Amino acid sequence: MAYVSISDAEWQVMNVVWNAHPLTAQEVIGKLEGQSWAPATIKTMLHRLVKKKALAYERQGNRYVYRPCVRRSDCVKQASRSFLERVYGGESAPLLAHFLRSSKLSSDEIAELRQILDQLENHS
Amino acid sequence: MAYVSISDAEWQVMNVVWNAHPLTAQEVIGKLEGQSWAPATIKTMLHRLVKKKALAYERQGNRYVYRPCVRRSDCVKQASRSFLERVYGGESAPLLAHFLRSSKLSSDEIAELRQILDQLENHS
DNA sequence: TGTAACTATTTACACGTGTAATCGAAAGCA
DNA sequence: TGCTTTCGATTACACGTGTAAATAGTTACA
Repeated sequence: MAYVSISDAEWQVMNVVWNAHPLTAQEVIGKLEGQSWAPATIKTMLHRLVKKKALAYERQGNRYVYRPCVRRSDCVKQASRSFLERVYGGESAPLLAHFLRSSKLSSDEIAELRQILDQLENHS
Repeated sequence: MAYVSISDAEWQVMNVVWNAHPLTAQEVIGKLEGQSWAPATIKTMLHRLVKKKALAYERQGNRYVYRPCVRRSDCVKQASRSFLERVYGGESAPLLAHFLRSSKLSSDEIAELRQILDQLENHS
């Protein structure tokens, strides 16, 4: 419901926060080693995400701890829908075919997907 | 190979051109009725796409006819990869599960997807 | 209590994007 | 040949984004 539009780089930050919250700016910066971002850059993104109401913070001593304020699943859902629309013209079958073919799936994963297909068929 | 980064709105235009080329600006504008874009807006996007080398044009009398200059499949592949990375952290199985569950697929489509799974398992 | 250290807030800036209007040139009609 | 219509080209402009430095505020140590 409460959807906010998250930019490319902001997803990186959100993913970190979703994975383990609450955490401080320092911790976020720590987990994003390797992204070659200046710490200031990450702070900026935290701020913007707060302004967008994607994150909330709480004072803890002299620092803030951040926690997500929108559910990952909602953002994923929204992003997926708009991606499907934009790139595949809303047709999910080709999208699925593409990702099935282009991913190397373990046989466990394949089994699981097949199960989902079974459910879909039986259900409707 | 030759990848160009195509923006959200530009995808709309590219989709039209990929679907039926070559065509003139007027024709593109015609096919994009309903998007509530001013014709000037569409012209702008055609221009930018030419500058990006996503489209090429050719004079034909006093007007241009446009044609794609990058393959749709390449752009789809690239966009899909980066979406997978950004939103699903590179994990295709959850992505597939999501789209399977959230799409209403016909039983034909389901059958087809199951076939793809079979092929994958019989492992090439 | 003054100062160092660290954190958050403010400011910066160029580029892409969505969204067009306007200008200039060419072509067709009168 | 001059006027109108129709294109393409140029220009506009605000907002988001990637990328970060500078500044201000607060805690902790000496």
